Order: sequence, then C-alpha cells, then structure tokens
Amino acid sequence: MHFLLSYVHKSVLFPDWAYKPTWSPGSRQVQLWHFLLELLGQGEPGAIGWGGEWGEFVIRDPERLARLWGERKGKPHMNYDKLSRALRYYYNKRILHKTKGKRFTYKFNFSKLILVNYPGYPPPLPPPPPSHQLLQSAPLPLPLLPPEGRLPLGAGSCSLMDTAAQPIPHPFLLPCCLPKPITLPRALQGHFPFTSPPAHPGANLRESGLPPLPSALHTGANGWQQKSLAGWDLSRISRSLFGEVKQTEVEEEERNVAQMGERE
DNA sequence: TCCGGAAAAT
DNA sequence: ATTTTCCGGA
Repeated sequence: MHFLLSYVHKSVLFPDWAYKPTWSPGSRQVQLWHFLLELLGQGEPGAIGWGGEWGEFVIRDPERLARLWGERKGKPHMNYDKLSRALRYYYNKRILHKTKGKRFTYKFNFSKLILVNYPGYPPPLPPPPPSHQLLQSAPLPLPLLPPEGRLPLGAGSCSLMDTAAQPIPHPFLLPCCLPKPITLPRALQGHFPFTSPPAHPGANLRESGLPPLPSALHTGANGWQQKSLAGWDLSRISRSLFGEVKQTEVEEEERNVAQMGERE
C-alpha cells in the first residue's frame, strides 16, 4: 500500500476538480486534506500516521506537521492551533471528524469526501424516486468493488505493480479511489488508476441508491491532473485497494455516514 | 486540548 | 470558497 501511495503522491493524487479553480481567490492551491493524504501515503511517520481504525489518523508531531503545511502554503507562521482550526472546518463539510478521547486523532470520511468535492453534487434536482423504499434502504457503495474482469486496461499492465506484492497495512481509499459514478469517455479510460468504470453505463450510482450525477461534469474541461498513468493494472490495484477491506469496516463507515446525515 | 465565532487574507 | 489569524470559552 505504501508503495502505491508513495509512488502516486507527487504526480496524480487528485483529479483536477479536487482543486480550486484557477480564477478563484485561493487559486489552485493544494487543500489541507490533500496534503494530509500525501503525507500519510508518502510516509511522514514522525509527523502523522494512520490510526487504528479505517481512515483514522494521528498527528504525532503537531507542530512539525504545521511547519510542513506552512511550508507548502508559504505561511511561515503556521502552527497547530491554526492548522487544527482548518481541520475543524472540515467537520461540517464531512471531510473529517474528530475521534473523541484520542489526542490529535481525526478520521477521514471518505465517502463524503468524494461527494462534497464532486462538482455540482448533490444534484439540484433529485429525480423523483418511484420506489423510494429501495432507494432509501440501499447502502452506500463503499468501497465499490470494480466488476471483476471488466476493468479496462490501457496500454497493458504496469510492471511497477509487480514488485509491490506487499501486505496492506491499512486498507484505505483515496478520495479519487472512490466510485466514480460515471461513464468515463473512452479517451479518458485508464488515465486514472483508481476509477472503476461501471459494468454498464450509468449503473454505478443507481445501484447504490444515490441519484446519478449530472453527466456534464464528467468530461468537463478539466480532465485529470496528470494523465501519464495509463496502463496501470487496474484489477491488481483494485484488489490491493479493496480486497482487504472487511465488511464490518464498510458497515461501520456506513453507520458513520448515516449518523452524520441524521445530524443535519 | 478542543471547539467554533468572527474577520481577514488569498 | 478555503483557509489563516485571533481568541474566548468548555
């Protein structure tokens, strides 16, 4: 797992839409949760590391983390007090929540991570559900297992993955690993290692009980942050990413999501 | 330590 | 819109 994240972190961690648009005041700067995932994946064990639960992380050296963050953002006076304020702003956005009772410990809400950062989500007009019973009871697709054997491979398997047959210390999804509920244009398929195109077009989110996303979003003018990863062995990566996630952990995350929803 | 309001900065 | 800065309060 570390191999994957460490390889990826500098080049392709996040698709374009995860960044602020160029014209916005914050102009295309990395966001804090990007940065945290980078460090967690890359391994900055002195500053931050994964915690016991899925998605949970512990800030081992708050001031060092703050220093690193400040360097990235060009804020020499960054400290943990200010960084943690930024983290607290993530509570309402469902990106993070606090693990209470554990010092310096927070937890990612991966399922919400993609929703809140997905452009235009939730859709302004949820389609009237004819069978709302089904829709309401349907669980969130986290993690979404790609349909076996139907993963479109680009230029073929990448040998990088072959050397990486290591156990996965911490089953984990990047935000970009989460189900991309869309039909990627053929031109983009395989350009991003963590997408899992639906077996049949448009099937993903419908099966999950979530309304489909507006189709205009997917192609966009954006494309991906970096497109040089075509040819990654998607099925292998998917097994690595999703294979070890226990059902109990999935259910726990679903409960968390449900709780968050009720708190609205 | 942790929280969240308020205002400024980007 | 996302922090950064500052800070009173639990």
